[in-house]
Parts: sequence; C-alpha cells; structure tokens
Amino acid sequence: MDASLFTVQPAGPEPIYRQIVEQLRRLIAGGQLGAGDALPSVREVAGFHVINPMTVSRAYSLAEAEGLLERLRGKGMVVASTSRSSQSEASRLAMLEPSLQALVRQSRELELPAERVLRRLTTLLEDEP
Amino acid sequence: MDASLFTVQPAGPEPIYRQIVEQLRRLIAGGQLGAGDALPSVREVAGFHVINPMTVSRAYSLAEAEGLLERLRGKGMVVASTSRSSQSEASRLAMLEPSLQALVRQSRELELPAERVLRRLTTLLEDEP
Amino acid sequence: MDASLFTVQPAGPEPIYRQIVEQLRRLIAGGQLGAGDALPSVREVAGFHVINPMTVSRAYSLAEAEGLLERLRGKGMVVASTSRSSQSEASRLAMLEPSLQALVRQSRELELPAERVLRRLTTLLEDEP
Amino acid sequence: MDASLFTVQPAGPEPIYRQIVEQLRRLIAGGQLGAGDALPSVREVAGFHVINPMTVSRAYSLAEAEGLLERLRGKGMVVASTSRSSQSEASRLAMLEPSLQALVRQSRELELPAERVLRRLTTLLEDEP
DNA sequence: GTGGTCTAGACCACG
DNA sequence: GTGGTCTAGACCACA
Repeated sequence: MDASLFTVQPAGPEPIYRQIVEQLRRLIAGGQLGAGDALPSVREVAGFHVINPMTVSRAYSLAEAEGLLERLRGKGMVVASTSRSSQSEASRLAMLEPSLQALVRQSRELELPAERVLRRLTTLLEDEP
Repeated sequence: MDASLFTVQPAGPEPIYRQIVEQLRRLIAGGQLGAGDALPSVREVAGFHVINPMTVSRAYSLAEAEGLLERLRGKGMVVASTSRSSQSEASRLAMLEPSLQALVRQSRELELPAERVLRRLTTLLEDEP
Repeated sequence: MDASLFTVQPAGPEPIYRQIVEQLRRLIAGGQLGAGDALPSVREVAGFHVINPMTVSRAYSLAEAEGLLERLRGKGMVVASTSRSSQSEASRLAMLEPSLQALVRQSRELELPAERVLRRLTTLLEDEP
Repeated sequence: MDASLFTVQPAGPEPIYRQIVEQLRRLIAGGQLGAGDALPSVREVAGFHVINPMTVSRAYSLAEAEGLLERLRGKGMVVASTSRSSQSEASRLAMLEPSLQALVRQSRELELPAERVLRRLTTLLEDEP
C-alpha cells in the first residue's frame, strides 16, 4: 500500500482529515482509485505523514459514511463498489468549479489581466506532468 | 460607503473574518482601494451581509494590525497611508500562487487534461468582466 | 437546553455516538425536534451523561454531515431547516422495521408464540405512556 | 449437518461471532437444539455463509465457555448435556425483554402510536410462520 | 459562551 | 495484522 497516496499539509487552514477526504473524492472520481482498490492502512498513513492515527481514521470513517469507501472487517478499507469511479470529464470539471470561481474572484480583486493568469496556470499545469 | 465592497459566504468552511481580510489585501494590492480611502463602517457591512458586527470588527482589527488599515478617530477605518497599494503585476500574481497551485493539484487528482481546465477558466475570466 | 434529551447507555455494544445519532434521527422524524430547534451544547450533554465531550461532538458532526443538524457558528447546533421533520406515520414505521424484524426472528428462535410476545409488548407500550 | 441453521448478516453493525452465539442461546432455550445435538462444522458454516472460519470457531468457543456447547473429541461440537434446553416460556420471554424495551423506546422517539406498532408486528409474526 | 481539531494513549473488536 | 471507541487534555476559531 502506498502511504504517499495522499498529500497532507499539517499547517494550513484546512483540517487534515478533510484534506484526505477531498483527495479521496477526486482520486476516485478521476479513476486513479477504482472500486475494490485497497487503501493504505490507517497506521501506514499516520506513520508516513507523522500525524495521529485517529486523524486518518476520522477521514476514512467520513469517507465511508459518504459511500466512498467500504470497510472489510479485519482487512482494511477499500474503494466502495458503489462509488462512482472514472466519472465523465464534465462531472469532474464540475468538481473543480468552486476552486475555479474562487480563482476568478481573486484575480479580479487583484486586477490581474486574464491573460497573465492563464499564462501562469499553463506553465504550472505543464510542469512535470 | 459601499457595504457591497466585500463578497461574503457565511456558509462555507472559510471563516468570515478571514474572507474579509484577504479581500482587503487583494483590493489594496490591486489598487481598487488606495491609501486614505474610507471603508464602510462595521455596522454597514454587518447589516448588509447579515453577519455579526463583531466578525467585521475583528476583520478590521486584524487588517489594522497587519498595516493595511488605519483607524481615524471619529471617522472610522481608512486604507493606511503605509499600505502598499497598486503593487506590480508580478507581486500580485505571487499572491495568487497558492490558489493556482491548489488548482493544479486538484486538476491532477481529477485527471483532467490541462486544456480542459484552461478552457473553462478562460470562459469564466471573460464572463461579464 | 435539556441535556436529558438523549438516553445514553455507556455499557452496551452500540457506540455512544451512534446511539445519539440514531436518537436524533428518530426524534426529528417524529417531530419532537423541529427545524430550528436548538440542541443542548456538547458540554452540557457530556457533563450530564458523564462522557467525553468529543464523543458528543462526534455524534453532532455526523448528524450534521447527514443533513440532520446545522451549525450556527458560535451559537451551537440546531435542527437543520432541510431536515424532514414530522414525517408520515408510514415512513416512521419504516424506520422501525429493522428492529421489528429482528424481534420476529428472535421470537421464532425462542419458539415463543406470537400472542405471548404481542401481549408483553402491549403492556410495555402502555406503561407510563 | 445443516449449515443454514444460522442466519448471518456479514454487513450490519453486530459482529458475526456474536450473532451466532446469541442465536445458539435462543435456539437452545427454545428447544430447537437439544442436549447432544450435533452442530454443523466450522468449515460448513464458514463455507455456507462465506465468512472466515476463525469467526465461526470463535463463536463456538465462546458458546463452549458459556456452557452451551461441548467439544466431543473427533466428533465436533454438540449441544452440552448441561445446557438448559426447552426453558419455560417465562424465561424465554425474559430473553426477549431487551429487544422489546429497545423497540418501545424507539417507537416513542418516533411518536408512533402503540396500535400502529402492534398491528405491524402482528402481521410480521403471522407471516409464513 | 459555542464547536473544531489534534494528540497521546489505552483498550476493544475482528479476522 | 486491521479499524473502532473512548478518554483526557491542549489549543484554536468563532460570535
């Protein structure tokens, strides 16, 4: 199991457990995690990122309540068979919409020309793809 | 004073006071608010957005502590004369960097092609500019 | 706020936080808690039942994720305006179905005549109604 | 040996091994299993219900520790000669009491009239008896 | 005052 | 080995 599956920023305003849940949503929607795939164990993730196991457990539990994950008793968590993996590009783009709109609002507050923002984003997106 | 200066989402995970402070930072950096400009009163903002006056007051106080605003006795808050208004495009773009990088990470988790993301962002940026 | 709103059995196999969530579901469905009603604070409930505040908090958070409760920042939890209070008798009866079926199965395993079980249940239901 | 003796719900919050032990208690109390009766082997039960043999084994061991079952060398488990089979209706009804009381509490939380609950239970009890 | 987050650690349940 | 539950306590965010 790859405990480096998640990116965690212990600093930053967003709570760790929610960072994990949201990454799970996207990784599943994007198809990088498919139904039945096993997840790294709570202890692995906690050890790797040096965070408390309960924090990881909380993320997994919420994801389970949301129908993203399933618990195989004694074996660990897997991506739920009912989770909608590999969704259409349109619906994945919809999941990005809030971030896109926030970016637009911020760009306008900063009076940044669209062209400048798009150019920078292009660079970042092409960086080590 | 225009109480609609700020956009506030009382729901949403980001605390209201921080939404206000960050908007202030960007509006000043972008030059939409210049040194000496008066801000809408705590009361006006709170009434307009139906939020607690204490929340607005807190945002203003933090912005003051940060050197963005100044308290003029009897006249309310104004943009500080020491605030760095109308910064260079480069430094404003730097303020957008965290949001850009988050967007890139999310796009990759969603396995969205760069072209798709850029196209959508272009549309949003050109929308009612 | 009435901290005695909930019945909690710290012993017993069912985790405390789930006991609370399930009672919330039923109290809301039954109309004893209506949209907008305030809930006892985490600390009150924890103090009253002598359990850890985090256990109560966990229950409230799950209920919020489920759409049963809403968080009024700084003020506490209230029954969500979107929660379906005072549901029809039919749908409330449906919520009881799993317990009813378990009871039937157990009665049969115990070879208890239906009449005996019904008589006992009648007594209990009429007891201090 | 009839591996379908037990009803097992691998999903559901109640641990499988406890489901089995409790069914054993009731089947013995109700007289459907009498002293000396042989039980299906661990293998049979595990295979039939597609659960881990260790889980069945654990249930049998607990039932043995409780005096419900006896291990006959080379022959498997049988109902213990010391087990109190075919208990009185009163004592069997007592074993149902916790479920009855839980049902009553839930009915009240749901504000369901006694008559409605009793009617539904009657139907279920008479169904394919 | 409210709830939220995280930690450290104990102990349990399950396979 | 897996995850779950609970505790005690610290500290933060918000109104």
